Amino acid sequence: MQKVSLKFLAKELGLTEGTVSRALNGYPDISKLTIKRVTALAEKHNYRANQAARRLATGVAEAVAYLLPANTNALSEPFVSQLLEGLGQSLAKRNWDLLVVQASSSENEAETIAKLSRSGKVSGVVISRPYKQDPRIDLLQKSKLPFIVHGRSVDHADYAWYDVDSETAFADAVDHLVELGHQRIGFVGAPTYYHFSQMRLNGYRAALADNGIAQDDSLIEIAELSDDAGERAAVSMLKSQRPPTAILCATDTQAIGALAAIRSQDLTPGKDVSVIGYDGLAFGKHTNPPLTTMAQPLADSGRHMGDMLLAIIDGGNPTDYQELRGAKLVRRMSDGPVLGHNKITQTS
Amino acid sequence: MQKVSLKFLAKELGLTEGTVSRALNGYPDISKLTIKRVTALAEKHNYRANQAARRLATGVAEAVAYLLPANTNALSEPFVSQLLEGLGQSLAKRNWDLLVVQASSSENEAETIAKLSRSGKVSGVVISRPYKQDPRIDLLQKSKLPFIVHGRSVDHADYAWYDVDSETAFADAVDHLVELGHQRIGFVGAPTYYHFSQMRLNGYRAALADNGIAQDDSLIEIAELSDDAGERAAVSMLKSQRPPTAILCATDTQAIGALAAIRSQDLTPGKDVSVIGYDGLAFGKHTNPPLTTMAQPLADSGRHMGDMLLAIIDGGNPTDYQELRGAKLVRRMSDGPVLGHNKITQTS
DNA sequence: CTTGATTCCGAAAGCGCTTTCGGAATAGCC
DNA sequence: GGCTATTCCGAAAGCGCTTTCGGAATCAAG
Repeated sequence: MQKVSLKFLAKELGLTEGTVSRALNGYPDISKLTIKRVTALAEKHNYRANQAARRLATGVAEAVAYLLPANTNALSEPFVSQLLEGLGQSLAKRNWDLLVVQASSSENEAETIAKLSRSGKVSGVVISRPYKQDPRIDLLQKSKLPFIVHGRSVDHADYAWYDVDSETAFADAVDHLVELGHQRIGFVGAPTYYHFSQMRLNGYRAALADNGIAQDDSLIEIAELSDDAGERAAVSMLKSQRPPTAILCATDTQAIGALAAIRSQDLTPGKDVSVIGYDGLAFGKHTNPPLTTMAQPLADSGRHMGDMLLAIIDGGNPTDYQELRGAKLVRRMSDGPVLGHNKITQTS
Repeated sequence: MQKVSLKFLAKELGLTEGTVSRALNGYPDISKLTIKRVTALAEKHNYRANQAARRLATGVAEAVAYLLPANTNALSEPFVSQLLEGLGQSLAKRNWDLLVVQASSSENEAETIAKLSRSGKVSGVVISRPYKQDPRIDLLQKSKLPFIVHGRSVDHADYAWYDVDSETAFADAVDHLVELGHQRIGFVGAPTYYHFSQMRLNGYRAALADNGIAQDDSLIEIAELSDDAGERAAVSMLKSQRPPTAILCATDTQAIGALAAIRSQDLTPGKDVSVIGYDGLAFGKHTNPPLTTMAQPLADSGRHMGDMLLAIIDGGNPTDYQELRGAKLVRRMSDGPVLGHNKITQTS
C-alpha cells in the first residue's frame, strides 16, 4: 500500500505539491481543469491530508476539547454522551476532531487547561457545570483560547455560554406545587460551589415569597449530586419536626433518591409527599413512581453549543453567544395534590 | 505572552534546539547538568511541545479514537461515559489524547474508519458492540491500525478484544430462574446483527436444554435496544396463548421496558412474572421494582481496554490480548419464585 | 605526551503540508 | 502587432519538532 501523500499525487499528475495543495483547498488561482484532475486522483486514492502536517503548517488545530466533569457519577452521566454526540455532529461538518480530556483530580483542572492551551492541540474548549467563581473560566479567558460554557458562573457577562434558566424553572415548579395546595415545600440543593445550585435555590426562594409562603431553613438541605445523597437529605427532612409535603430536588438523580427516601418512610411518593426533579432524564419514566421533572432541552444542545463555539473560533465575539433556554414541566406521577386538600383537582 | 518554543528555550540557554529536545526526551547523550538546566527552564515557562510538530516529526499520533456507537439510545449510554473515562485515564499516563469519532450513519462507519486510518491522526482505535460479521473489524485489520474490540464478532481469533461472557451469564440466569421454579422462560433478544445477541440466545437455549426444558420459539422475541422496544416485545409475549412466567432480556434497557409491560397487563413484576436484565446499570436500583440483572464488571473496563490497546500499539501481539470476564447475578426485586410453586424458597 | 575511548553537543536534514511571491503563458484591447 | 491585464502554475520558505551523524573536548590508559 503506497503511502498517498501530496508528493505522490503531484508526481502522478506532473504538478508540484503546492499546486496540488491549492487545488484541493479551493484556491482561485487554479484552473477548473487541474482542479478536476487533482480531485479525481485524490478521490481515487482516498487521499487525506496528514493532519499533523496540516496543523503545523496552518497553525490551526482543527479540534476542540470537551472537559469531562471531574466528579463523575454513574447515574448523572447520560447527559455527557448526549452532549458529546451533538458536539461531534457539529464538528463533523468541518471535519474537526473532538477530544475528550479530563483532569486527574478537580484540583488539577486548572493545570489541565493550561496544558491544553499551551500544547496548541485544540482551537476551542467546552466545559460543563461551572462553579460560582470558576478558575477554569479565568484561565481560559487569559489564555485567549475560544471556549463556551455549558452553564454560567456568577460573572457571566464576558464569555460565551449556553444555559437553561433553572431559576425560572424552579420558580415554576414551586408555583405548580402551590397550585396543588402544598405549603411546606422542601428543597434538596446541590453543592454550593456550583452556580446553578445558587440559581435554583434563588428560584425556589423567590417563588415561595411570591406565593406568600414563609421561608423555613429546616426545609433546605444541600446534597451531593447522587441518588444516595439525595436520599439521605430527603430522609432527614422527612424525619424532622414538621416534614414537607413536597420536595424539590436540584437534579433528577437526587430526586430519584428522594423517591426512595419517601418509600423508606412507608410513605407514597406522589401521594403523601410529592417530588419534582430537574433535568428531564429519560429514565425518569421508569422510576417508582415515574418522576415528574423540569425537563431541559438536551436534545440538540450539544450540536448547538458546537455551532456557537465554531462561530467564536471564526472570530465571533464571545459575548454575542450567550443563550438561555427554558425548561418545562414534564408531569409524570411523582407530584400530586397535598393530602386532604381538595381546593384544586389535578388538572394543570 | 512570549510563545515558548524549543527555539526560545534554546536561545535562552545558549544551546541548540536539537540538544534541548534530546534533553527533554531523555536521550543518554546529554549531561546531567544540561538536563537539569533545560528541564528547570522548561518547567518555569510551562513548556509543552507543540503536538502537531511532534507528531509530524515522529510519525506517531499519540492519540487513540473511540468510535461512538451509531444507533444511540439515551437510556443505554451510561456505559459510554464510563468507558471514556476509563480510556482517558489509561491514556493520560502517556499524555495521549482521546478522540471521540462517530459516523454520520451506520453505513458510513466503514468510511469513517478508512478516513481515520489514512489521516494518521490516531495510533489506535477502540470500537464497541461488534456485529456478527463486522466490516469495521475487517477494515481495521487491513489497515494495520492497532485496535481493540469491546465485545466479539463471530470470528474473534485474530484480533484483540475484551468481552464479558454473556453466554454463560444467560445460562446462569436461566438456571437461577429454574431454581425458582420457572419453566416457561421468555427471552427478549437483541437485533441479530449483534454477535452478543447470538451468544446470549445460545446461553439461554443451552441452559434450557440442560434443565430439560423444551424450546418454545413463541417465547423468543427480538427487539431493538430500547425500553420501548423491550416493552412491546414483552407485551406481545404476555398476551400470547401461553405466556411466560419469567422474562430474560438481553439488556437492562429492554428489561426496564419489560417491567413496564408487565405492569401494563395488571401483573406484578417479580411476583406474577419475573424479569432479569443484563448489564448491571446503576439505575436498575430505582426501577419499579428494582431490577435483577446480570452485572458485568464495567468499573475499570475502560482503563483496562486502554492498557491493552497501548500494549498492542507498543508492538504487542493482538491475539495475546483477548480477555473474557464473567458477569454475576445481582438480585434485586424483579425475580421471584413462580406463583403457586413452593418447592424452593427465595434463598439462592 | 600520545593514543584511543568517552562524553557531550552542534549542525542539518526532514516530517507533509500551506502559502506567498514571481513569472511564463495566454487573453484582451486599441 | 504591441501593450497591458489576466490566468495559471512552479519555486521556495517555513511551521516546530525529532533524530542521525560527526566532531570537539575531555578522560583514561600506556
